[in-house]
Order: sequence, then structure tokens, then C-alpha cells
Amino acid sequence: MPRRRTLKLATFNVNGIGTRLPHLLAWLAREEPDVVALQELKAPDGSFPEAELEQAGYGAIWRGQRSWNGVALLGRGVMPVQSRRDLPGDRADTQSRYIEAAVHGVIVAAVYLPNGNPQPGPKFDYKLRWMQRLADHARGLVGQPHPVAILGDFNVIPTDDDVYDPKAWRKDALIQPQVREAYARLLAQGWTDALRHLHPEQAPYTFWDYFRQHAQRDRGLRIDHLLLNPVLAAGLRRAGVDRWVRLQEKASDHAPAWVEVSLPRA
DNA sequence: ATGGCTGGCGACGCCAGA
Repeated sequence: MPRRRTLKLATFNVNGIGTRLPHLLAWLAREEPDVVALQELKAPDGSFPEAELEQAGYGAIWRGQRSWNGVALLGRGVMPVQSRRDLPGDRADTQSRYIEAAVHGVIVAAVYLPNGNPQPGPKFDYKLRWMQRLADHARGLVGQPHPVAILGDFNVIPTDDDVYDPKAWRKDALIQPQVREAYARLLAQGWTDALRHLHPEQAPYTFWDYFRQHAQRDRGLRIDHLLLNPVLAAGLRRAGVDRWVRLQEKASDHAPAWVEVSLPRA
């Protein structure tokens, strides 16, 4: 048997890197993930806290945007080697929602799917087109002989088990049948939804809105997902959500979600 | 059934989030 190594991959929608930097640093120090996908930086490229993350031991690449969106990839002790900073399929799309790199021997895509509200409407149409573009690109990744992960905020509630009250969200873009079908078609390429796979009865939520103390009462949604191709899924060991981050003062409305995988040593 | 909260922007209230 070849020697193996364990890697922890995580995704975290920070809802503003400026406001959330202390939370991010505290979480990195406590949980020590090896690879991190960040979403909703809500900051231009020049405002990314490169030095603070380097001080914390992480190399980073990012694609920011003023006010909205923005994604990044972090590598513990290494600099991610960027392979893409755009999702193919629409040259006119300028929103910062995709970045891809090799990190610790894994090809990792950080994604921030469009919210899609209100639906129906142009924003919902954009969401569906974006999901189709993601599926087209992912088809070329899933069968790679290397480990590949797609990590991020998908803005998709996959099933009624992934929301505290499906009725309360029935008109929302995140739960619409077309969106669920698009997500199911993506998975059918051969991706493993890691949280669902290891928690088939009740997968943990990853988002709780700011209303009515929903975080404290665990009335949430599972919309941040970690998709693994078959090579990587073969080494899947554990998966979870660091809900303690969501319960901090001034927290993001999302918590970090993570997987632990065992890989052959290169 | 509705409105509840938060961040960014830029200067008081608005847009967007999910």
C-alpha cells in the first residue's frame, strides 16, 4: 500500500471579506483546512487581505468585484496554481463567480452561483444559464484521472430534507424544480455530494438567515456543497459543517462546510 | 401572509442577498 495523506477541503461564503476577516482568521487557526474556497468577497481585487492570509500561513488567488460576488482559493502553506478565472460559455458575463486552481494536488473550482431571485425573471434566467455552463464545464472535469472538487455556494436547496420548512421557501429561486433538476443533472455526471453522502438521514445545514434567531434555532438551508469526482470520492472519510462560526457575533449568514479525504501521496 | 436582518456604498436611504 502506498503511503497516504489526509486533506481537509472547505468552502465558506464570508458575506464580505472586509467585515469577516477576523472570523475567517479565527476559523483557519482553529480548523486548519488545507484548501479553502471563499465566496462573496464583496470587495475589489485591491482590497483582498493577501498579507493577513499569508501571515496566517495561506497562499491565495482571488477574483474580486466591487460590492458584490467575488471568489478566492486558499492553500495552507502553498500558493494555488490558477488554471481558470472564468466559467466558459459567455464572454459577456463579467460577474466574479468562478476561479479554479491546482492546490495540494487537487484541481479545485470555487463557485458562487447566482441567487436567481426574484423568479421568474431575468435573474432567474441568468441562474439557469449559469448552471448549464457549469454542467458543460464540469463534464470535462469529472472523468479526469486526477482528484477534482467543485466547492462553493450553489444557491440550490437540493431536496426538501435540505430546508427547515419547504413551504416557507416555495416561491424562492433556490428551491424551484428547474434549479433542482439542473443540480441533479450535474450530480448525475458522476459527482458525489459529500455532505449528503456521509449524512444520508439528515445532512447539516450551511446557511441560516438573519431573521428570528434562525441560527440559534437551527432553522437553516443546505446550499453550500462539496462535489467530488470519483477519484477524490474514493478517499472520502468525513464531512461536516463548522456551525460554531455561524453562532459568533457579527457572523456571516453561512458557515464553513468541509470534507476530509485520504489521497495517495504524490 | 408578511416582514423580519445584514453588508456595501457613500452620506441617508437603497440595492441585493437567500
